[in-house]
Amino acid sequence: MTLDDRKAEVLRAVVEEHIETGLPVGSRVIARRYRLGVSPATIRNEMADLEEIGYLDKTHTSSGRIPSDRGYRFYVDELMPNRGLSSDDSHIIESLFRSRVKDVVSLLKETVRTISETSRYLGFILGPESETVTYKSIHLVPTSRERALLVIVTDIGFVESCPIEVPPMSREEMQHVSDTLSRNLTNLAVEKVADRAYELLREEAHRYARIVGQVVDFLNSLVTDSEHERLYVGGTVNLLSQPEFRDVERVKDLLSAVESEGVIQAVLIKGDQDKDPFIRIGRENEVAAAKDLSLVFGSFSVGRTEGKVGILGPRRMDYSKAVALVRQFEMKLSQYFSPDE
Amino acid sequence: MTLDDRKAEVLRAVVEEHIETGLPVGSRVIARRYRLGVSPATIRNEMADLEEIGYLDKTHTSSGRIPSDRGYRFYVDELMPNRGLSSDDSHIIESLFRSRVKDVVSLLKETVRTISETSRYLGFILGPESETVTYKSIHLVPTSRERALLVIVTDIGFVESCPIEVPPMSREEMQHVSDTLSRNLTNLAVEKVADRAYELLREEAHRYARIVGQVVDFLNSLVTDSEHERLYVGGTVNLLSQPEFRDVERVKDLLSAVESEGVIQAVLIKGDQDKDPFIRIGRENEVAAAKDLSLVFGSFSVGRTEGKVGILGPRRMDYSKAVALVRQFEMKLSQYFSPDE
DNA sequence: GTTAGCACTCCCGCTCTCTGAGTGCTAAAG
DNA sequence: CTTTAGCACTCAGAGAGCGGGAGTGCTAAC
Repeated sequence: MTLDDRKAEVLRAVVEEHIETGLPVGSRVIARRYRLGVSPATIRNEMADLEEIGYLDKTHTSSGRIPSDRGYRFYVDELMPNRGLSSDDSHIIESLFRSRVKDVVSLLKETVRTISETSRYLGFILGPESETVTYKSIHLVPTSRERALLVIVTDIGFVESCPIEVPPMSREEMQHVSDTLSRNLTNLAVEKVADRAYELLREEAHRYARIVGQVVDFLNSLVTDSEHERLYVGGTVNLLSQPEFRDVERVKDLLSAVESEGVIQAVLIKGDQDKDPFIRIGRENEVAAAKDLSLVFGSFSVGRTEGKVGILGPRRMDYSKAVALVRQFEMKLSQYFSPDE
Repeated sequence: MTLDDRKAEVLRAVVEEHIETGLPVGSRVIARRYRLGVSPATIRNEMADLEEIGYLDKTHTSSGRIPSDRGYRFYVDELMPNRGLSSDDSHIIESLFRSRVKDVVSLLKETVRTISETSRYLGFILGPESETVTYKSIHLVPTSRERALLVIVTDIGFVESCPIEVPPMSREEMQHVSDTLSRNLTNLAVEKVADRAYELLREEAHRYARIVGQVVDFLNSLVTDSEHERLYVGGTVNLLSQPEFRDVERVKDLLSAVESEGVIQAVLIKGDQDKDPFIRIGRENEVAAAKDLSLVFGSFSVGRTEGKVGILGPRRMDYSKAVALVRQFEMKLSQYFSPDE
């Protein structure tokens, strides 16, 4: 579906005006504020046409128009300007990524907070799928007589840990076990770890069966619990300044959806992912809870695999800015995770 | 200040009724619902007295009374029943602490969520002060040619990490450095670490100066940034069901206070900490942002030091239940952190 | 095709009123 | 002297009613 120039201009004007004010927009405002060189009456006619083909909606019989999902879609596909970042924003982002002395988890947390701060919507990051990681180091730290902490570092710098039970043993023996595990299980693809571990079981004394078992269980749980701490979301406070969330019920719905239901994951998976950044508007998200929400997101590379980073906000989102922000964060995160190779 | 029996009963009735309904409570309701054996008129007189001595307030000249801060204070000190936990709640808590295969950070996160779920207010945990921790293990994991991940395990099971720059070196050499650091810097009180590290500097080749420097910096930063990830807060969604947070502005104020200002820390430090659990009601918190909030919190022991766990909610809080919950969480967390000694 | 003019619609904010829950006071009863 | 019934009074909150204003669609003229 294509539109003649003037219709396109009217649609653009309605969308941008609505994004800015949040109110239904009428023909007068457009005639006055956007210099299209025609009278309100003409614009009214165009708007009636745009409504007929499904790009605009009315809230009631006689008030201004608001864009429909399809209207927004046409806008983002065809009309949206390619704005850069404001210098304030790029400054904020630069300083976030400047200090490299930061562990992965803190970085991701601070990143979602920064996404939210610059966009005024909700920021989120979905870490890379755990199936694709390998382990760089496996380490056993004694904590008490019969317990030790299993510490694992993945190739992308995540540190996972888990307390396990160990038979009483000397410091040296523990060190030996730790080294053996580390030597034999690191830098393996995950699916091979279990096999290799069972070889160890045969080689080493039966004494260590218990430990190896727990290690394998833990490694498996990292892969299986695919939700294992992969999703970072932040910026509720900023979202509350948006007029669409003046009503607490809305906020509650949104938060419970995000927190528990894995709505974000569902949305990210669905649909053919055309071009980066991806944009999902309102009901395009096939998840009922997200019918009034939009997402703008893209992926960043982490070694051979990738994660997702994006913005979740009301349908009336500043898509142009959101796209610019997501692009920037994709780039920065890719850099962070693939520094010098 | 002490109260004759009937006044105390009236105060208790007002407080409990108000906690339950959230509305100003009138003399009729009390006469009908709480069997005090006197007429509304008598209760009106008692209420007038209670207002005069500052235990009750009115929202406007002619509607029921609500408890003042001092009224709540008298209630929690003298009148509050010592309720146990509902079997539902203790069941939820039990199952949280049953599975021991969980790292510290996940446990703390899930705990604040559970506190919120059972109390319907905000749950928080403030980890032990970092000055008192010692390090159990220091470990260097190579991540690329010139970078490595420094992984540190503290005596209470926290795992901290930080990427550092290293000169190119062989696997064996890295292992050697890692072992040397670990051997020399672990199980020391933090303040001694720097001294010890500088001894190392002299002993080992100048080559490692850079690494040792970064390790010391990081260890120091863990202590100095006293806010370093010590505070866990959770349960915004649950808070939104409370009628006092029907207004988004309130929620916004609260969240920004909690997120950025360190209001909780400020409150926890202030004031003589009489008996455990501590209760701070409304303006008793000398922090302006918390003038309509109450906190119920206590401490749990972590080895030789301690952390704090508590509930943050509106002044109209179910104190009795909050106290029971905090007690339970104190106990469970103490057990978790001091398992078998 | 465009635009001015006009009748019509309907949301929104305003005031006004009414109701009901609650109070304080007074005077009678216990 | 304490308790209670009765009563006048207060005030928040819910509705009803009433413009005003922003907007529309339609028609007729340019």
